[in-house]
Amino acid sequence: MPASNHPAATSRSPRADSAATRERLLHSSLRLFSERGYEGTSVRAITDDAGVNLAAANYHFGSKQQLLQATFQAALAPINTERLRQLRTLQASDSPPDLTAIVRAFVEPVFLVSQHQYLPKLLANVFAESKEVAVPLLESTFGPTVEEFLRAFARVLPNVSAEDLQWRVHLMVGAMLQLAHFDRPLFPAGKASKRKRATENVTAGLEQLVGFAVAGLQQGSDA
Amino acid sequence: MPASNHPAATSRSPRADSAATRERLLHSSLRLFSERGYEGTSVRAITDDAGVNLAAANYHFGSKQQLLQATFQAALAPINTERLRQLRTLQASDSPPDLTAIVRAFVEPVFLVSQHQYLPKLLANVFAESKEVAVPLLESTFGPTVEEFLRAFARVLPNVSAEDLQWRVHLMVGAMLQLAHFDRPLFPAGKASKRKRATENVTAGLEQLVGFAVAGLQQGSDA
DNA sequence: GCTAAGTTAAAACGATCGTTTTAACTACAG
DNA sequence: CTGTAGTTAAAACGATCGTTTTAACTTAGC
Repeated sequence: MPASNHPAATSRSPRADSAATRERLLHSSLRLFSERGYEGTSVRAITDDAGVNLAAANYHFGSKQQLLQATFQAALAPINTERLRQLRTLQASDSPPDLTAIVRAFVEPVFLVSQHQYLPKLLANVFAESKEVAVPLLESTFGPTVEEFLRAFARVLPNVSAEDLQWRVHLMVGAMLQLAHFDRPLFPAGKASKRKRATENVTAGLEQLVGFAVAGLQQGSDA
Repeated sequence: MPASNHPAATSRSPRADSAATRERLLHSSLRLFSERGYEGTSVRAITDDAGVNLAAANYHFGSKQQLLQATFQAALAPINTERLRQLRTLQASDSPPDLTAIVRAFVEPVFLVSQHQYLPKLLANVFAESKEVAVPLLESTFGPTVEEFLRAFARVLPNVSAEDLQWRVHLMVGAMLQLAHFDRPLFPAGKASKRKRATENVTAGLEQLVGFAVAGLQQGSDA
């Protein structure tokens, strides 16, 4: 793992350097946390990758834990923005939105918002953290968006109780995280032979995920 | 975290003590790996919990990595046995098994085989490990059973292509792991008020999981 | 009884961990 | 020019990590 190929960024002003240092740390944190998980990534690995001094991490973010939090929020914010933008576009349309379109608005930005190849695995890793760490992070950054989609689903699936719907969205998120972690089926094993281009694989997986989630959400309810 | 309440187990024979030490290590590893993950659990925490000497871990299992492997295999083996037993019981029946019954045979033993309250989270943690660690472990211990179920699903869903079926089982496993990690929906947040008895919650989640998975597997195919 | 093998105990190995401290350096305000 | 605040650099803090070493101890075979 070579040091990141950031621009040299030794500007004339310490004020300007500060912002650059923060960005470099966030960028390296996103990559390393997503590839090796939180416990598996050392602060030194991040600062080395970012090409900044070790102490900069604690200086700018306070602690490793807060660095994870900042990284997660910074990475997820544009995805949530895009999700809600798509959802509101659907709702603004004349015709009532169909279930598949809402599901797409929920899952596609996670995988398709560009330059965020790392977000899916970071999201999966955060979900895998201990509850004490994961739940507050998820509730603050992931929750409000999920809850808006819960309301949208409820409108399209009036025959499904609120409790059932919460369960189904919960399980849909699990399926989404599985795709985030493994971008193709693990079994039968040894199928790595048929290498497809990465983007092809992602879209193929997305189509599978959308179909699976839509079926699981409605479960034979009248559309 | 108190030391485990194993029996004193200072038997007369070192040969007998050896087997007891192995079991105590496996028991503590299962609990701690499932609660804190692999990187989050130190060998010392395991040996302290097991009430054995630190060196015993490396003496009996070679390394921390091999201890995880042994723990995972020891915990999953009885679950896989039970899964396959139920599957073969279904197949031995006169009537062709229905999809729901096969799904139940796949997911229920993970959550219901008693004294294994820790297995679901261990399974989820292993899935969350880096691919280099997780994939070989999963392929050896989880794969053969999954592949037998893949064949069973294919028989009941003849109109679904092999590739689609592999994807759907992949995503079903993701939903299962989500239930393993969080035994109730995370959203809307703050719903921890309605505390149900743990076993009630598990069965409720299992019913949700079965319904979700069945719908996702068949996706409107003729049963 | 003596030896060999298996197991446990205690201590230490070097490495790495997150964090803090201290000092140097920079640009800007007075 | 002087001093102050913001940022970076280098070094060190104590703690903990996985693993190994060494010695003590216990039973079985001869």
